[in-house]
Order: sequence, then structure tokens, then C-alpha cells
Amino acid sequence: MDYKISKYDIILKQADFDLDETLDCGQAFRWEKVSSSGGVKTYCGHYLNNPLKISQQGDIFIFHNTTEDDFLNLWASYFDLYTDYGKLKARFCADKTMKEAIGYAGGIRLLRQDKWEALCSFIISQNNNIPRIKGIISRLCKHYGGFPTYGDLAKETEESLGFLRSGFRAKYLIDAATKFDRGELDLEEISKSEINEARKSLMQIKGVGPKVAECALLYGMYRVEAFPMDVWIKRVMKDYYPEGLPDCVKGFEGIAQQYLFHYIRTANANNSLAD
DNA sequence: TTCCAGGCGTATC
DNA sequence: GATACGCATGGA
Repeated sequence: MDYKISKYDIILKQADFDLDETLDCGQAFRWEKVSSSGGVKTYCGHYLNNPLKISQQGDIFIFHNTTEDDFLNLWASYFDLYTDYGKLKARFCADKTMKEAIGYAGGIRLLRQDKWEALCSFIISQNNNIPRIKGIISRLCKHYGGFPTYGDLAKETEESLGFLRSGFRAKYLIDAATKFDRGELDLEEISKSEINEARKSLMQIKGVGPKVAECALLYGMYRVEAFPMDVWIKRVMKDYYPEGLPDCVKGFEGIAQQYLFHYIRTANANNSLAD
């Protein structure tokens, strides 16, 4: 990794990385763009309630007020910096559609998020839109002074979570929290299970179906072979891959999915403008 | 006003 | 196992 320490900051030179494409592409919901001017963009957010302010100018990144220890142990892992995306992208580009998708947003990286937070986030995501998902999670974190533990949520009721305005999803959050709090399910164990076993375990939670389970596995447990099928990816499959995914993404379907999700949504937005 | 959003539970066949 | 429908909320 090509980085140096400058007073209280870490300065990193990193290819295949863009903050907008990675932090605002619907995989994480707690990052906020705080400024963008003169080619420098800055985001603030958290991993496991550790705060970070990060800036980007081209392929140079500044991790503000960060120790080398935190950079190497927390953030390099969170941003998946130990994975060679150049190599992955080259492999994916054997497919024409993948090549085009990567051309739209080659700076997407799969974040290694917290298991519990990712599960909750995607329970909240169902039949919902991204701005409102962010609003609900923001109210949740504001209320608890950080992302709540499952112990915190296990104490709540549908009524006491009314402030979230999360609708029918509140009871699903409580059911998940209760199952982990009582030890009926174990996130560490699930993350190490064979993937079909893991899917089955997660789907014991009310409000967790195939899609949410797949997201929890991909975004919270870095199971890159998981492939969440939402309304957008269903369109991709219908329009581009009626015969199924190409061989070149095998084993990394989840990372390929990130590029495809961004691609179909961007293409759709552009078509809407043209209509 | 109506439609839709990174789906799922339930009822019905 | 497949298919239809309701669901809370709020932005477009």
C-alpha cells in the first residue's frame, strides 16, 4: 500500500477507488458528503462507531486525524484496500456488459461493513428508497448516540421505535435483535457457515427473505459469492443476461453486482432525462 | 392524486 | 411452488 504519514493524517495513493461511487451507491447509508470544491470531495462517516473524515482528489486520499494503527487495522480493511480491484476488473471485462458497467463507475469497492449494522440496514431497505433508508438509520443512530447493539434494540417495542417512522419494518428489527440477544442465532457463526446454511439461518428472522439475507451476507460478511437480486438487478438479468451470469464473474458475483447495480440505475436515469 | 421505492408475510390455489 | 395482495412512509 502506497501511503505516508503527515502530522495527524494518513495520505494514500490508491487506484480503483472513488468516494462517490463507493460511499453513495446504496451499500452503506451512514456516509455524508460534507464538501466538494476544487476537485476535492470529503465524506464523514463511521465504521463500528469509529468516526472518519476522508477526502479525495484524483487518486490521492486523506484520512484525516487518523493514526497509522487505525488506518491499517480499521480503514484499510473497511475500504477493502488489500484486494486488487485492478485485477478483478480486468477479469470481469471479458464480458461486454461488465466492461461497460465498469466504465461507468470503476471506483466502486465493496465495503467490509459491520455484520449487525448491515443486516439492520437491509431490513430497513425493503420496499423503501435510498433517501428514506438513510433518514431512518440517521434517526436510529442519533437516538442511541451511535449504531445500536442488538441488546439495545431487543429492549424496544414497535411503539417505542415509533420515532424511527420505519413503518412495518420496526417489528422486523426487534425480531432480529431478540433472536441474537437470546442467542437463538449467532452472527459470528452465521458468517462462517456454508453459504446455504447461512442463508437459512438469516431467513429465520421475520422480515429477512432471500434478498435481505443476500445483502447481509455480501455487505456485512464479505461473502462475495452472494448476489442480491433486487428490482434493478432483475432488470439487468432480463435485459443483458437471460442465460445467466457470465463465467468471468464466478466466485465474485457480489462485486460484479455492485458495478451492474450502479450501471442500470445510471443508464435508467439518463433514459428518463431523454424521454 | 397516484405511483413507487435495493421485499416480505400471508392466503390461496 | 407459484402467484396475488397488503403493508408504513414520504418523495416525485
